[in-house]
Amino acid sequence: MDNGDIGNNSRNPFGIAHQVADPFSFPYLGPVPESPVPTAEPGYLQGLNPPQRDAVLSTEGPVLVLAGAGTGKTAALTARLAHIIATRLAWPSQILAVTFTNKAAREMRERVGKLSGGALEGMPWLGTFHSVAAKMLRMNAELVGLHSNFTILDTDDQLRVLKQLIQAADLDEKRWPTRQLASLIDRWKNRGWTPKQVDAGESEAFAAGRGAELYAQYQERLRTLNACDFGDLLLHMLVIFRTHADVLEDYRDRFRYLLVDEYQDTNSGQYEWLRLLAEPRRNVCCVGDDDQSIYSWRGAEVANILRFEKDFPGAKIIRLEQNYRSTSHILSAADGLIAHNAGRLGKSLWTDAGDGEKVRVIGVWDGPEEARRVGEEIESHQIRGGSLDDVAILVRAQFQTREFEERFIGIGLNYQIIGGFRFYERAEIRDAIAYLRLVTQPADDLAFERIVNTPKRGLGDKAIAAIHRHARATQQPLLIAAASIVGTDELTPQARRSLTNFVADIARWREMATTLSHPELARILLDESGYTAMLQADRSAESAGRLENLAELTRAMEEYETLQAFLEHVSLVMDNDEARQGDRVTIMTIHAAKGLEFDIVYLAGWEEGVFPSQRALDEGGLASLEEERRLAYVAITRARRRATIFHAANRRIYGQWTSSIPSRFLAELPKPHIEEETTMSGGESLWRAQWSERADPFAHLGPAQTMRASTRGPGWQRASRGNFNPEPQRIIEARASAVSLGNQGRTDLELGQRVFHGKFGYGIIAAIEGNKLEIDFEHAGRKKVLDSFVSAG
DNA sequence: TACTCGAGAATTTTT
DNA sequence: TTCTCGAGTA
Repeated sequence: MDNGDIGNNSRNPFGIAHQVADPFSFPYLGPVPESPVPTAEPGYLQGLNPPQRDAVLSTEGPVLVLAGAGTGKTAALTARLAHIIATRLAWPSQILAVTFTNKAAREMRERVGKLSGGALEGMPWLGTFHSVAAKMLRMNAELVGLHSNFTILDTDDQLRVLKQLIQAADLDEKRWPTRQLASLIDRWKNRGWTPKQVDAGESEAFAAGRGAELYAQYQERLRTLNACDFGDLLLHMLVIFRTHADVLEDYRDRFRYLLVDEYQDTNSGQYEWLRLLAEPRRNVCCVGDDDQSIYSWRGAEVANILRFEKDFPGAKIIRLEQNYRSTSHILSAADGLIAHNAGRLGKSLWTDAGDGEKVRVIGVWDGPEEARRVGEEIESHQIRGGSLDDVAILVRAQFQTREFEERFIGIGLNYQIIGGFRFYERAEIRDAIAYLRLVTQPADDLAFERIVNTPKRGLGDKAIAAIHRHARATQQPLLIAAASIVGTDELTPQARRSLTNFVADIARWREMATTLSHPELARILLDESGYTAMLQADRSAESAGRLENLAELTRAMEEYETLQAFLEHVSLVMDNDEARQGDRVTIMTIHAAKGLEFDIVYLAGWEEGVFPSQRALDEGGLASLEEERRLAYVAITRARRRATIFHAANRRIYGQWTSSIPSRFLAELPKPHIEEETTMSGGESLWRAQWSERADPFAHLGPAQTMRASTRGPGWQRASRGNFNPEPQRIIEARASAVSLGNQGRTDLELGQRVFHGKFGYGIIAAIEGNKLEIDFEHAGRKKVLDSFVSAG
């Protein structure tokens, strides 16, 4: 690095002269306290390229590192932390480093530890946004009316509370679904809004303007439950920072350096949180890639990264553009695609890894054929001695995994599907935890409700309602109310007996909790409550797995000092990284694949309506289309050596057959870097010419109209109906004009007719089904083709 | 109280 | 297609 870089940074709070003279800032120029050899380069710098080094050494002042896919971001980041620690710029405890996932946090912790020679005491403030905020909040809970032992609710608990509120407000649950309110509140929290800050216009979005009111009730309810949802962890801290200058001052004082990973994924609340903490030193380093922002629907604001320079004047921008992952064709294809997005910070990846293979684009007849083709290719990879661990299939939406799953079971190919339920979201785990929560915190009403009749104890709606009534009347938690209601005649004798036993059980377990270790307690709880017996009695396919999960849970508990610590771990940290056992293909969504890489990647279902998803197009217009394109970019850049993209002419969505046209993204891939193949037509594909002529069928409408057109109905359904729907809607027009895939079929063809097909040559029509033909070809045998690809021979 | 049946909905999901 | 939810019944 040359000194000019920092020297030019006039905004540096330490001043230029100080910078240059400070031996700690330039340890490689002078003696490093730890190092006996003055000229030796510290280990953490080895193997880093110049921009990476720059990112490591530019410690003072605001820095934005734009790190493209596969450019060694984590290496630079961890080296930066190691550098700050090794040169004593700050103690590990004076660095705040936040990530979005536990996995990223774990990886960073491990790598920093290694770079620092293992002697590093753990960094207490390295973690996810949520775990760091939770830690802060436990120390300051009373400032927002909570106790430091508050519980962290998950989505399930949250929905249950909201549902009760909606019912209490006497709203029609059909018209105003709980989920909608949940996502609204989530959105408000993401923006850093307390109920008071929700304006009338926003509030209008739910139950004729009662949104904000319900939000306020919800927060109140959480307070009485001594609970927080995920959003609250950040929001409460934000409120504390806003209103308690002394607390904020404390943290500002502590954190000499701030580091934020995946900055493009931060939402407004997180952004404000960071800005407050970054002052006055502004030693903040944000790392991200605007092209990989794929979580706007979760509140992430790409704008945060786009305006970094404005918000932190004098910020230094460092671009990591050398890609160490993929070969050139793959990179260029991805690069050409993302170039279609407007509003980028702009960067261009390059590699010296050689050209490699072109990205293949393969058109197939339908979903099953797609799965078959992929299966065949993977098998031949396996036969050549390749490992299945090198292969991933990436899809846009979870439902697409089924086709592959079925096929792979059929041919006996080892696979794993990532995603779906996280470990702690499984019902049995949540039940077990509810038992533990109730035993440690008798006031935990949510836990009580969850398990009072699980396993079945004959305590149904009526009994629960009575307990609720009693609890409200006496201002007591449910468990206490239950204990006293059994002394009255409000319940049926049977329910009374059952509830008496339950309350006595809880009291007994509570007693045991003082003497037993918590894993032991858990085992006894599950056993004596009849929960284990319930699963054993259940002969269904899943019950064995559930028992297994519970065993895993108690095993995991052993690693924790206290039950409290374990519960925090479960709600915040525990993830579902099923150890990759054995040789297996990975199937997952593109979202789940972010940050991962594979030698061989199959990208399935690149069709209009699937990818880009119809819903995204309908709801978000151009902005969503760009996000879908970023997703496509993320997808392609997962591949190290080979990327293969599939599109099918027909797909079954929710049991409905739909014909589809290839994704517009395919037409946006730069031709020199791709290789096209289709099982249905030869030579030049029709759609390509069409799409490049009218790249965006919505373009002539402008975003506003696109949006308006979309509010007409549930877009997903429309997409599922696809061409079966004769409604003259724009997307269908686009389809019709691109390739005549209308299901009507052509009228100029009939059975027995001789036709010509570009790839298969001459043949006789053996069957006609809508626009699909079965043809006995003279040379190629019987094939299914689309009628648009044949001409009368 | 607990089970069965039919209608309706159906992305992506870091914490 | 497949799951969930609510209503109705044993």
